[in-house]
Amino acid sequence: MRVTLADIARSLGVSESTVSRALNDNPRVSRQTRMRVKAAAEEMGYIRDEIAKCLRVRQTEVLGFITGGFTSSYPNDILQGVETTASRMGYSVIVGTSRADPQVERRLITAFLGRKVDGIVVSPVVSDENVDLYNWLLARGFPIIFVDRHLPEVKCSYITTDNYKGALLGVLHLIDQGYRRIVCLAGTEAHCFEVQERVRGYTDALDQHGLSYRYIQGDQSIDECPTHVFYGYHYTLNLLKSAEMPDAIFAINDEIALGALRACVEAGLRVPEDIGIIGFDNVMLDAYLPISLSSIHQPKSEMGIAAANWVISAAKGPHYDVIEQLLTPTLVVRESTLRKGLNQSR
Amino acid sequence: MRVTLADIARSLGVSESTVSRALNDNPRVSRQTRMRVKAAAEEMGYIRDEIAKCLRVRQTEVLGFITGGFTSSYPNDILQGVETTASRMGYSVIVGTSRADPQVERRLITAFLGRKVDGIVVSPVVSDENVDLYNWLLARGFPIIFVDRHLPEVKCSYITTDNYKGALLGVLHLIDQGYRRIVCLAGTEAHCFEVQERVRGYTDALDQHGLSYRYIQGDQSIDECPTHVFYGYHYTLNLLKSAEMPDAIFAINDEIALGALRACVEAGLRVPEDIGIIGFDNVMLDAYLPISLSSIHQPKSEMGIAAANWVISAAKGPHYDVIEQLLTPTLVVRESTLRKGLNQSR
DNA sequence: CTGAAAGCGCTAACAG
DNA sequence: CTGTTAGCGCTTTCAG
Repeated sequence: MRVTLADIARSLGVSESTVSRALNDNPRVSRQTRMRVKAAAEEMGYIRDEIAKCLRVRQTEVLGFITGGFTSSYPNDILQGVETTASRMGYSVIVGTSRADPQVERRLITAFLGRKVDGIVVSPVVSDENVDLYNWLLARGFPIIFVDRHLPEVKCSYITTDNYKGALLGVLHLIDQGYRRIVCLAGTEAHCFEVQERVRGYTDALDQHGLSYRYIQGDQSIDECPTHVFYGYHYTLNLLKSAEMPDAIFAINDEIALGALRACVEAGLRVPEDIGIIGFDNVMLDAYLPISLSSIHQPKSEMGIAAANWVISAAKGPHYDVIEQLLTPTLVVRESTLRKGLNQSR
Repeated sequence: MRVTLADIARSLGVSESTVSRALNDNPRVSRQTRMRVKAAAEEMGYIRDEIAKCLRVRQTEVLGFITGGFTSSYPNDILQGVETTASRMGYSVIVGTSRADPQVERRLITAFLGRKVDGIVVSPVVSDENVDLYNWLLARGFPIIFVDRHLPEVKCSYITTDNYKGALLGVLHLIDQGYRRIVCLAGTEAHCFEVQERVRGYTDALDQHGLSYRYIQGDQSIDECPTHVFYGYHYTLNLLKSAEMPDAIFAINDEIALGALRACVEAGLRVPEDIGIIGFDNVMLDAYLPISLSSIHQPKSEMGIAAANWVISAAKGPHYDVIEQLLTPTLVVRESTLRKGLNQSR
């Protein structure tokens, strides 16, 4: 907070540069003075001023992380991965929430640039409003990577799950369990590429089995739904009142699935006997719900870890490769879809 | 990324300081040149180098936030509050997870100091290992505040919930519902002051009604329990096998409560008829569980907001007041404890 | 192996 | 109202 290189130098009667070198383990300083300097630094409670260092070295060793918000478990799992690896590599991470607003996202990114972050990991807002900004960053070779979702209009590195495959897996499982009238709750961001992929998986699975019933609940009324859980709850209640009631629900994420589950229970339906429910993400709590929730597992923290690693090496290297990585999802079967008994389920 | 004050100055044929002043809305510059400068800056894509600025001004406008981890919903709600207010005040927040390890916590704090954060919001690890560090910071007048929990050995500002009152409320409610053999699942950090307060609320409630049955499950075996949910699940299964089976569970947080709920359901018990369960925190999902969970509401994001506000004003002001703030918890009754019907419940 | 000096980009005193 | 100058704390040539 107070003590600087100059202080140490003075107290030891050596020059500032020697102190700097010693502290950085520069071989051009004698072992003996290095020891002396380090001891003195330790003793005086010296903490290197990274700000000053950065001004010279042009590296802050800080990463930016931007996501929609920290209210649901999924982005936090990614953040946990990012933070852990960053920390292990001597980096810090500075966070921002875009609240799904492109303007806010833009502000955050420029704020981060002003703070001279070495790179950014972002789960982008689905909008074309910042495409120019992203392209500008890319053109300058700034290390940036999308996680969880990406913008097809931007040729930027990204790491997501193979959402198509995950959805296919999930819906095929429902069919395998004898469900026939399967509805898809696409959530409040149905226009997102990754969500579309899941919807595509849904329809393809139905097609493979020649099932004609299909119902995709999109995001017409985003305003009415403050949270995903409420979305699932609300629209499921509606669906259950409709003439052609579904016998299974494929929810685009676990929060929506939870809301749907709640609605079914309230309506007096038995899960999985009367209606099956499967989610997406496989968040930790799924396994502990009173009716445990089947889901498609996404490697969330792995996503964060991989993203952090990529950004850090991109920041270090003189140049970087653009990667487009799809992690493999897996089907996790639990009570909410298992009506045939485990032995028959696959 | 590239363009500096000097560039703008050169292109406009004015001095660097004029540009700086204009950009900072210093009244000592003519309206006209201010406009010209701002236009040029905008045009050239200037982004102020906060690093360089900080080196002069000694203010980064960055806050540090440290918590155990981002895996459970509770700390994330606090972070959301911190981030939102910070952002609104033009601050950024840099995060770190201590993973309940005092050493890591110490490293994070010094890293943050090196990065010259203006203040730190921390949910401290329960340990006396860093007491000296905290006292050292306090002695230097560094803005730091504890959230969610505090260390009684350190005279540092803190914001928590009135945990005693919350627990009292919850357990009295259980008694009111006719439960008599109430167990307390204290979790893996029973030695934490705030947890102790909840335990005190538990015992006092029992005392008030002359109930002799009490059982406090502490943290003997932290190693076996990777997560809180598992803790709740695991120990509840044990309890249900014991001779003097409880008829209600007071869990120290909602994750433990969820684990307990799951265990009860698996054991074939009806909730709330056979056994009542109440948690603590009132996380968003509680209301949507298939059996919705009663809980003690903690104002989580308010906690984050208040903490961020305090730190920011402490960082700005020449001096600050130490505050010890207890937010008021409220009882939220849901299905998991309501066996008498709503009308009789209070 | 060590020291002197320059400079990163910005702001703030001090002149004019 | 505007320009000149110095300096924040550090690293890094360049000399010795």
